[in-house]
Amino acid sequence: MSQTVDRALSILPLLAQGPADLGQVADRLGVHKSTALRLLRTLHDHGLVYRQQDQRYRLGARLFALAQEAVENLDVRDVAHPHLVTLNEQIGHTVHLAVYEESEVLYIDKVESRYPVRMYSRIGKPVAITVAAVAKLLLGDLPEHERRAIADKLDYPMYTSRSTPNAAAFLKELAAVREQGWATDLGGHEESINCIGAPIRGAAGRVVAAMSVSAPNVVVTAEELLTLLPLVRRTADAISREYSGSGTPH
Amino acid sequence: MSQTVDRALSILPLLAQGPADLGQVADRLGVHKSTALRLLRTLHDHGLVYRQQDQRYRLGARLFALAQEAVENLDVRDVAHPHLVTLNEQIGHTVHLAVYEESEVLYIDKVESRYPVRMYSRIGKPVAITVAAVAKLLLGDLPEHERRAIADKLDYPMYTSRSTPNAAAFLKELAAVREQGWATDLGGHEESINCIGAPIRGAAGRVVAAMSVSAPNVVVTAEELLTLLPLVRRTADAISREYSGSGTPH
DNA sequence: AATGAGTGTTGCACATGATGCAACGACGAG
DNA sequence: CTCGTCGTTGCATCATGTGCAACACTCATT
Repeated sequence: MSQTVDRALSILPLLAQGPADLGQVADRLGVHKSTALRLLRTLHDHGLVYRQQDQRYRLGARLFALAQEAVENLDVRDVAHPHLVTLNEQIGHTVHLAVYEESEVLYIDKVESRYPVRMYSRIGKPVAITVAAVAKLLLGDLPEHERRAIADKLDYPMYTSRSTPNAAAFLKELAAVREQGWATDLGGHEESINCIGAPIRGAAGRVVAAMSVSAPNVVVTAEELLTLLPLVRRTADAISREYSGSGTPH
Repeated sequence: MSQTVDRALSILPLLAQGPADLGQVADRLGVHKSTALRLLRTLHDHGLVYRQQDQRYRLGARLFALAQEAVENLDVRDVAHPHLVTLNEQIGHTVHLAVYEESEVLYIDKVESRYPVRMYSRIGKPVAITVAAVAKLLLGDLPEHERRAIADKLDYPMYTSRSTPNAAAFLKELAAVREQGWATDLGGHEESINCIGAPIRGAAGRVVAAMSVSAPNVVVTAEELLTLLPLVRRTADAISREYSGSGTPH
């Protein structure tokens, strides 16, 4: 693995948190200023990093363009989006679409709730992997040894009293989810928010994405939310059919 | 400039055109396969590149996550402030920066006039939405139906004889502003104060903020103020470029 | 003016770390 | 079974990235 490139790439997440000047970058990389300068210059030449008027660096437009390309390659999103909108029109709550990649679960699409009380989430943000319904669906479909390896490596933060406490409980939950073909998160991340989710499968039957519907307690109770499960599953199945029907990507 | 990083980063736009295997990457970089392999591995470790089942590489979702995080942490104020100060140093009058949020237009930054006679305003204070130049710019960019909905809900207080009298006049004014790309408020709020404003646009071309220059009649006439318009527009454009991250090196 | 602390920048000698080579392993096709 | 293709690994060589020290610049303080 290339040290120079490794250092250069470490700058990107650092700048994503906000602009930083040369000294800060050098410090956080643990390298000399001149080294950081050369790395930043190279990133700059490629447009991934931009230098604002006060000389601080931030992420550049090129990165956004690339990100755009990257997400277009995730073509599940194209197929799913209209279905998600339709579902949102029917039930009103927030609808999410997520994928698993490289030990992370990311939201890649979202349709906002029509209700004034909304849950906080962000497209592109890694999901709370140990509790989210979509995470359980995506991880649950992995081969047994991978599931175990991932479960062992994870932390299990107790967001609430109902969060998944440890690897054993998580694996058990994954098995249950895999078996039943849907998942929930009842107050496991935020005490007052419930979630139900269903898997989206590709042509080979593998889970390629997962969708979920989230709503706060104050809008609907968990029981009421669960009555929507058949509708959510039908939507997920419709997306699966369309996605696997269209055949090969690109 | 760092050769290794340079090569690694050149892989990204290459993959943006579509997935490629190791050999193709090595060829197009003009390096040995083993070199390309190490670069790809490093990119992979950072999640910028993803390896699909057929072993070919494509752009990774992490790129998307990074870009998303960056826009969330991007503050227009940070970017704009130095430009506003520069403009103020050139022309001396009060400079404002405003955004639209939740049916209100708010001043979020201000550089005070150097002249003793100053206009009253306060950062964080809602703007007189029916007459202020910045309000016209921000509302003018909204979709047609939203503009109409807002215009209908507003009150049209007659601060002066030149205030916008009703919804119809307001919508007409918004259309004109949208068309010409700048706005004025000539004595519409306070009889003796004039204002010129220009929009600041984000990467997607949408108006994300607006800036204005204000001066009382006793200091400059409306005609004199209008001669400053090109300078104001240039400043706004410079901020737009920087905010969307597509600006100049050094 | 003079001073000093805080930046970003440049040139350079050194050795670290990236490079290409060649050999290996895995896979599929003929 | 053999050839061809592709990804992977270990290694010797030296090109490259590295830290240092000195410089240039701005800003605030005296």
